[in-house]
Amino acid sequence: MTKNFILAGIDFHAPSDLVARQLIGTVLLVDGVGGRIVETEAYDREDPASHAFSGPTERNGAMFGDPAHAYVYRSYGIHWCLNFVCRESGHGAGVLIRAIEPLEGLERMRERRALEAELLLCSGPGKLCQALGVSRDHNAMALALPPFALWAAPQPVQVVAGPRIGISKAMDVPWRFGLAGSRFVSRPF
DNA sequence: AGGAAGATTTGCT
DNA sequence: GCAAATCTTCCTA
Repeated sequence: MTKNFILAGIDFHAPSDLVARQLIGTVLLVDGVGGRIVETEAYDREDPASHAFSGPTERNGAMFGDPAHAYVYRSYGIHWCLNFVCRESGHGAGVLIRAIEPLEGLERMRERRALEAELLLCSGPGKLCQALGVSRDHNAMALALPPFALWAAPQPVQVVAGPRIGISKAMDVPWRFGLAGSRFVSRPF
């Protein structure tokens, strides 16, 4: 029996920009804490802005592993950032989870985020990792297994796209996706 | 061995 | 709007 990389109705073998777009509206929980994904960014192997661009290293190894697994890396020595691995095993592609609309475990999020206002609990890749308790321990873990849970979008959503944030290369590629009209994104589209 | 850069966040001017 | 905080990874010598 072959491994199944379809999760929440999304085929993680697909190119990262497709997966990033389809992830908008899905519900992500980590140990019961999480909410609706409202902002993502796609990164791919042939993408100068991607960690995978220069090939596998110790840091990005998970990106070259199986799809539908997590890739967690340290950002600016301070924050953790969570990605979902895409494409076939060994390709080196992923989707950065940039913002979540908090739905479950608000109390634990507030504890971890120092009682931050609800709108700001998960409005950024580093913030949502802090709120959901994601760290190095989650790197390379399967998204289909606990503590992760990913549910299909409860209802159809309208997705908007734009250039990615915080990068210095390929700044014209519109691989940032968001839930139209959401106030929980890290920055307006 | 050393240094520069980094898919960020926060607070202050 | 700008710069600091903070540290790991990766590249160069």
